[in-house]
Amino acid sequence: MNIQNVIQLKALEAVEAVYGITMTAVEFQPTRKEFEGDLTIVIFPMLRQIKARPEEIGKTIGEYLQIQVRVVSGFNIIKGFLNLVFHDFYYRDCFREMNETPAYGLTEPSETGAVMVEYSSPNTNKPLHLGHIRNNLLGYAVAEILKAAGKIVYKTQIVNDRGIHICKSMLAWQRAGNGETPESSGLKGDKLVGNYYVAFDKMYKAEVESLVEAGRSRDQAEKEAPVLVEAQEMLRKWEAGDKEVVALWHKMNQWVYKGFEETYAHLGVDFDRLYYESDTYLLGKEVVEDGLKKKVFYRKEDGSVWIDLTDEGLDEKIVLRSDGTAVYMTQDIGTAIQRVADYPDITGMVYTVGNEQDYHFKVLFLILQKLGFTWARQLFHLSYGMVDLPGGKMKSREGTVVDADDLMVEMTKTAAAISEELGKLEEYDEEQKKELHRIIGLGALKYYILKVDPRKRILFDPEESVDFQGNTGPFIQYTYARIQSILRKAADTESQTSTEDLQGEIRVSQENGKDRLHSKEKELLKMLQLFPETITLAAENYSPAVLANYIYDLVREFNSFYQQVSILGEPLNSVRNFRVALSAKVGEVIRTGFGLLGIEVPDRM
RNA sequence: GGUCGCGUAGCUCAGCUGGAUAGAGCAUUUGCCUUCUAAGCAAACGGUCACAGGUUCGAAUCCUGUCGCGAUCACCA
Repeated sequence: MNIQNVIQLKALEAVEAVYGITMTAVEFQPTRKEFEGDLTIVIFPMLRQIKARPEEIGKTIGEYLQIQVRVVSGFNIIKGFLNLVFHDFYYRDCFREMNETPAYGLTEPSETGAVMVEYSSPNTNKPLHLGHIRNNLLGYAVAEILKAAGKIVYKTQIVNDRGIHICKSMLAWQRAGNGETPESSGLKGDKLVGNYYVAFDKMYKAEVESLVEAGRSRDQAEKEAPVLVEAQEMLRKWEAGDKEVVALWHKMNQWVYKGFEETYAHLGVDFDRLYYESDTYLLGKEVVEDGLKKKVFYRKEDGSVWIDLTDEGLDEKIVLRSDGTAVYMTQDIGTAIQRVADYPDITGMVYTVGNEQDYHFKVLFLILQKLGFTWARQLFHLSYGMVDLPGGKMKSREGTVVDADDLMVEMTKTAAAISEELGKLEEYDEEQKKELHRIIGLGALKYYILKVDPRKRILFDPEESVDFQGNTGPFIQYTYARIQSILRKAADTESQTSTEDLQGEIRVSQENGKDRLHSKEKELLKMLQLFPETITLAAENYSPAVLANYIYDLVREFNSFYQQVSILGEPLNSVRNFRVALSAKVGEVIRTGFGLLGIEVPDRM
């Protein structure tokens, strides 16, 4: 039983005994640093039931607890707050427990129910950009955090490999590509295909202009431009299974996938299973037909199929076009159902998609519920804010898109520059340095994005490089490297250290007072204690930011400790070993926590 | 216009399931490297928590309204 429960029980007992009033719960909060104490009971809420001065109630409970609960050594009362002071042995016990727990902070996976987390989900006509980076980092981190909180997790994405946008790239390549391939051009496949998507736009605009000059209205011209008409024709051929079109589609998509794989590998994200829109949209259409029979949907005179959600405060929404082709919604319905068919243990799904699609997902979830799927009640749209540039949104036409690959390279370069300037690591060879700069550069970028509440938009200024000082990834990585340095030195000079010492056992007698925990040690232990519940909280809120901010607080606490007390210079063996063990634990929590965020830590920097 | 989200220090953000004097980082200023890595530590400066009401012993936090910013309301994805 944890200490808070014990104290609650005893506090209720005290109230019952003294005031004859039965209460069911006591309100706790951690004691604020400026006051003495380790745990605080808030007296105010009791005033409703107990007619007495808060100070008096506090004194009554405090005295009772001091006698009845072994770990409570004393208390003080300030206004309506009862601050309980714990004996040091409580923290020593906690620390021993932490060290005895195999993977501290992580929960064993439970047997019941799995969660599928979807993220990334790119279109296959454009390379990944900064927006995708946020999406990928968020999705990956949330998946890892859910795992750490004891869920079985499947990571997935839906590849939007079908539709007019892909046909546009294909057509432009046919017209102007001269058989260019990633191999012949030396370009990454996704970049190559993206170029032709841009090329299409140019062709289209030129054709529209010449039509307008020839006397057509702009509206007409925009509909009649031959290149567009041809692309639409291509889409029809694709749907009809035209061999040539399908072969080209396949070839160009493969180029893109290879490019994406490189980017994902560099970013450090992965997937258990991929879904392709081209595989699931037909199932979606079948389900819509089914839903028609069940009267969940209805057909309009022109043949299009709709759902009426006005009762839910929403609009009517189309689920199938009048020509019978699938829309975005159709495909998403099919994909969801396919996934549960493939993984029957799924009880919930998380969709990592930008907040401009809030409405879409509201509707999607409602439709799935109306179709009668029980799992539809456990769907969550992990909705995140856009990444904006100082000039507003990223626009490919204005060339303001921040490319994912370029950005990662940029960050690594910045890390290298700073590292060289600081002039450490002379003993590292080029290969090791490169690896280190990658870890730091990516760490800076990932932390910068993940520390912000997902719902909030992020302003990203490419001119101002991401910071490497203060509340940043490198700051935390640096602290980790420092700890590793201490551990290396401790291991070198280790002579008579026993495992018991490393567990935090203290041999010095209680009387001489030398084993009193230093206040910095105590603060660190309190922070370490919070790790498991922080993971739970992050999982419940689908928020990597909660975890990121915790790690930052822990690291600040450690740096303060590091600055104020000597670790290796400590003459007393037991104290020295305890501090080494404490440092090791902090390092472990940093590594574990950052691991969940997809951020690596270096042994030195 | 309807719906949803956001608004906290000059800037970037924590804090939001109500609790003590609203916290960090950056920027500015000032100390600390003959001692475990100064990508660090310590400190100063900086606030009408958008605004107005309400609920409460107590509101940045909950409710209502107003203003500002953004998204969305397509037979696009």
